[in-house]
Amino acid sequence: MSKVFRCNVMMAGRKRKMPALKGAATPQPAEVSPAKLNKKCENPQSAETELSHHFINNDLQHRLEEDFFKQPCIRLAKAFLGKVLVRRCADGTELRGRIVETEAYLGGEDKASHSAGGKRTERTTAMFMKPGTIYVYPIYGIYLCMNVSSEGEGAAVLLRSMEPLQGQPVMRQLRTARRKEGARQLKDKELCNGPSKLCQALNIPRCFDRRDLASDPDVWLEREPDTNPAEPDDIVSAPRIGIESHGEWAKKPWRFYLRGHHCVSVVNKEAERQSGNVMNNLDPSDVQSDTGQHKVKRA
DNA sequence: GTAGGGATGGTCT
DNA sequence: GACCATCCCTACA
Repeated sequence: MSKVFRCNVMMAGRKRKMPALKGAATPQPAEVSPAKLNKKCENPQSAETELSHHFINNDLQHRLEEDFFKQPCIRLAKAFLGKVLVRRCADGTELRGRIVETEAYLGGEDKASHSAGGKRTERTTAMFMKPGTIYVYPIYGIYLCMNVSSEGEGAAVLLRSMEPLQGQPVMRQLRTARRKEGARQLKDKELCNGPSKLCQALNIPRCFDRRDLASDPDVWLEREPDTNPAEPDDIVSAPRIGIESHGEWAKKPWRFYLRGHHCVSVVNKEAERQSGNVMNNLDPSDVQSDTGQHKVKRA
């Protein structure tokens, strides 16, 4: 039994006795206040004015626009690898990270997806919105995960891990806010190596749900200049994490990460061993169209 | 470094 | 009331 699955099983029906983590209720980093960084959520209109000033002055020539997001889910999940996610905080601070790990959730027949069977609820609405829409949802009570909708009804890509490129000190403060006092300092590679860590480090709040990554002034995606897209051989396809209870769907190799990258949250040696990593040599659109019965034999 | 144990509260049935 | 796309800490090798 995997650790994650075990944890989920144990959590069911358990009494909660432990006091809230230090700082969880009122996170107050020593030098950067998340409240200040995220001012826009509290007072959208005044913050908008302030932000638009920065936005206009920014060099956005590398920003990825809505065409980029108009791809089938699996193809988009791979296309995200190597791209740079930028978060501009309310005080103008820019945080940057290179995406190194994603997961594709196809909706429809994909039982592991929140939007499985076309299930559209208040929470999953963003998954059905136009490609490039941000879907932020709370998980395990205290964490958030960030997805981006793709082509396909209810399909979205979960952003799992990132390599910090700019603003590491701020990210560290944001991440440290809810950790135990006196805990060792986080290494750079530990700042964003998990979906909720990524949200914490980039100060992505719940209210970013349903925003458009192609046009939002506070968060966007960039292509690094002079950088080629990841080669198929550089991308590892592995089963998604934390969905073991979904049977066959948990085995679909729809988690993608950059081979050998130190910021990947969970390395799957078995998947990496698979010579050629068959899934990587497919036209992803073929995979996308065959969510029910996968035609490709995995080694 | 890795494995094991435990906590959180929103969402859905 | 059960589940959950996670994370952190501790103990041990």
